[in-house]
Amino acid sequence: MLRRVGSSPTFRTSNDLDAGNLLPMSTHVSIQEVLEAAIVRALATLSSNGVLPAHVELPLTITLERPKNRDHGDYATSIALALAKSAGIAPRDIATALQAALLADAAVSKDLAAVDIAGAGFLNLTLAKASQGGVIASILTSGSEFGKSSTLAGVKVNLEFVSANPTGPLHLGHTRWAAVGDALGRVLSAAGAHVTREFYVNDRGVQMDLFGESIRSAALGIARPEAGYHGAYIEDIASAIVTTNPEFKELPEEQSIHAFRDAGYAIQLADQQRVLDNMNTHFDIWFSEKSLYEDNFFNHCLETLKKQGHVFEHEGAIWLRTTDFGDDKDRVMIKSDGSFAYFASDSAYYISKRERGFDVLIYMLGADHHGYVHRLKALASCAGDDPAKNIDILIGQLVKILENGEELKLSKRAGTIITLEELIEKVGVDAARYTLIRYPVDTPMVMDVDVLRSRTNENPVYYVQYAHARICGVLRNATDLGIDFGVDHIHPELLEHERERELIGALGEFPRIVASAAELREPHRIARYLEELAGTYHRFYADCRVLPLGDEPASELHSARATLCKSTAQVIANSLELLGVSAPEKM
RNA sequence: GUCCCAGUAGCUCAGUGGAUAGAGCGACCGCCUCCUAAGCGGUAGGCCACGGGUUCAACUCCCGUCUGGGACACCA
Repeated sequence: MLRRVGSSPTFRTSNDLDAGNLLPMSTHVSIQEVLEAAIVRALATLSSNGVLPAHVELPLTITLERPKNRDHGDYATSIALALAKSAGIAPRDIATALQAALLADAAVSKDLAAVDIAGAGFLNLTLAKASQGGVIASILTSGSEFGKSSTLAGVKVNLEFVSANPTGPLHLGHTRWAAVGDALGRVLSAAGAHVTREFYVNDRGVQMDLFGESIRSAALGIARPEAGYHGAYIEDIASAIVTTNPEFKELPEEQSIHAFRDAGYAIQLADQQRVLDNMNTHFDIWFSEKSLYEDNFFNHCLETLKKQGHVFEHEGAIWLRTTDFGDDKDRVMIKSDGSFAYFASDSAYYISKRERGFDVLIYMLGADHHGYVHRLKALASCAGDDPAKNIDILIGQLVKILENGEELKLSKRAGTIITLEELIEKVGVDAARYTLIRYPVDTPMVMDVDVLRSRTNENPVYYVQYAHARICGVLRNATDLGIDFGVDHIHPELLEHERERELIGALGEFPRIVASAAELREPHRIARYLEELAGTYHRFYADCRVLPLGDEPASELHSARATLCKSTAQVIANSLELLGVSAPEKM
């Protein structure tokens, strides 16, 4: 993969000047980065000594790949293939020259056991054994910081997710974002971004009034409004309110509805907060829609938008001309009767986020809201922003839940689809979170309750947690046996078994996985990596005895392997932390 | 009608333009007198929906077709 000279990373902003303060963590330069720099130097050498014609544009950075096939070394690059055409030279000839330049580079030649040319012109690098230990040292010294990066340093991100109406319990439609959104927040933070997690509360409008009316009807024992809320939870809320405020029943109808509405809202919101908290999902800001209309804030937003020239009046209503930016129709903000359309809130909320200093606004929406994508991007344009840079909309497909082979649809309590809380009661927080996170959000998914309760390979969360618990067990035994392990016992030259090489290689990939998960907004990559890493560990464990057998005396190899185990446990724990899933020491 | 998403092993799904396309399940065959068998190994199973194009190189990018799912409001 080439990165062009002038192309600035998408998410950098002018705030970068402060970035230095945010990055005290890992200053360790990995062997991979050292080699990548060496290849760039080698290319420059080839250019200056005439092997490559002067007109060939050289990449300023390159990214080494990790070959799937171990016969292809520890790292590989196809740079010779990529440059062959513009250079007018056979790729294998470029590769040969590159090979010579690398081996002549004193800065890296000692790290390389072999530089091979393969296939059409791939350059395969095999590390010297002693040079593989760097990543282990780095993991052990960085600890829980290992994997963090500065790829998004200085970027202020507003991450909005869940944003359920406070008129009922959180249900299956919210669970995916509750897990994925929280994980994405963790991943973005690990990449150095300054993340604010926000829950938008729709606390005004017709739905709220219907909610109040429904509760009051339940309290009075009269029929609920047709379009109102019919779940059994309404009864619970009503009786809770009547217990503390019996007088609400006696108020005139409108006041009574409002009283029940406001009290019910407080109860329901608190309930949502409790459930999310139990799910290990946390928010920094609970943003009230109502507040957008307080203190003249909405008018201020309208003025701001007017200055950009896309606001107009038509048939007594105030519109935003979103069709200027690709929306399929213009959007009403203030209806002809003077009331606010929903888009008024969307607009003001957008302005609010930007004025609070966020560079990137991430919206996580359900598939049923995908029609919002165009209008939100157009809104960003209408506000004078660059939608490609300032706004990022993720659409999550639906989740189905299966039990005993049948789809669960109804929740007894909510009278709607199954609630988030019921899901957690069934499978537990770890299994629920992990499963929801491990799939890309743009594909529909099915959660099978029976699988999530099973303790086998088909339940990835246990597979991964088991690897961690297994290592912890080994390390406990190592300690009991008086085996030393840690930074002073890495002994990379002793770790020459194929399984050991694989494991070390997998550990070294972690920082790059985190960075790409952050840039692509795809936390599922962490889970997939984790499964890969756990599998690699289990295979290592099966083939490489860590602790002495019977009366066998302890050797440096035992220490080295225990140290490798310790660093693996650290990376597994760091990965699980990014997903908000626990890393048990015993299972 | 317009727009969005998907189509990869029998099933559920990974796969950020690279070499021989992967995992789990299901099927079949194996591995615990010793560190957690919630584990490991092996066999079988593929026209990466179809047709063009771009590229040294396409499951991956572009265009089109087919099939499946979803969305369209002066509702919230």
